[in-house]
Amino acid sequence: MPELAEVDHSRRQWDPGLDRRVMEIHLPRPEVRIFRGEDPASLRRYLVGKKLVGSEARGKQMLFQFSGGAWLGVHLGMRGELRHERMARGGTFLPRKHDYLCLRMSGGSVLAFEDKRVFGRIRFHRDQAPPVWWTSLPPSVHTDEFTLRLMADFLARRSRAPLKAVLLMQECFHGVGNWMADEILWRARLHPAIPSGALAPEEIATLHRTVRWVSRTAMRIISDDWSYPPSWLFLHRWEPGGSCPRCGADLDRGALGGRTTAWCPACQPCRG
DNA sequence: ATTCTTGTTGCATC
DNA sequence: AGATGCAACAAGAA
Repeated sequence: MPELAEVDHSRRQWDPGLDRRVMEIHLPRPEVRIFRGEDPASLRRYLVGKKLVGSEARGKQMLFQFSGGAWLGVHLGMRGELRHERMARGGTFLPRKHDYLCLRMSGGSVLAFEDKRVFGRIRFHRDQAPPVWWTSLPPSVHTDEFTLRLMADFLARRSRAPLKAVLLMQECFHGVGNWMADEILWRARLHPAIPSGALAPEEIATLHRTVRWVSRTAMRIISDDWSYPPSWLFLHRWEPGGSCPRCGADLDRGALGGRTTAWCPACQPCRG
């Protein structure tokens, strides 16, 4: 689930903890690879007593800021999600099977990080300034800094790689994941296997416009009521024998860029 | 039992 | 040197 818009949705799930203090930290399995490269014990040492003062999402990355110069980086991997729960009346909280980090906050709420597939990542940083891995992230695809020029230059550098593989590269298409990439290519009427260097200038412009439209519209729909209209390709792409919501043709499926890819053979003609 | 998976990384190869 | 492709990572779901 977690691509750009869902990541920002997850981030907001911890909003009830804003301006609250960390009272206690549960780390049910500190050895799990979520914490690779970190020392979970120091996380507990430095975070308890601090106040959650802000959060931000960029692409699929999130950063939570705590008082006193403490930062928590969260990546949801394949199946991660953030959750907020009220403590039960007796002041108890039962973590779910795949909860790996739970912050009990003042005011009686719990902020939980759950990850059924353990591909996510928690990072901890202690300094007045945010961590370098965060400040050096590229702009998310839904922002104005994701310019046509930036995208066109990147396509030129990856000219022999198929469009689908290139759309998954976070160093340019920051926040795009597997279903968004398929959705974008389908709406731009571009076959996923077209080499990135084979696009005409007007096709590059169309692709850029479509990336922005899909990412911005997904952000709006998810922050609203999560109701994607049936005209969206990704609602149909996993059904066996799914058909194109635009022309009704049977969708094609295959592996591209190492990932399952769905496209409409009629709307996205093969070439290159 | 087998195969699939909405992500990233490290390594081999081109 | 830089670009590209792919296996590997874990564990649940179908």
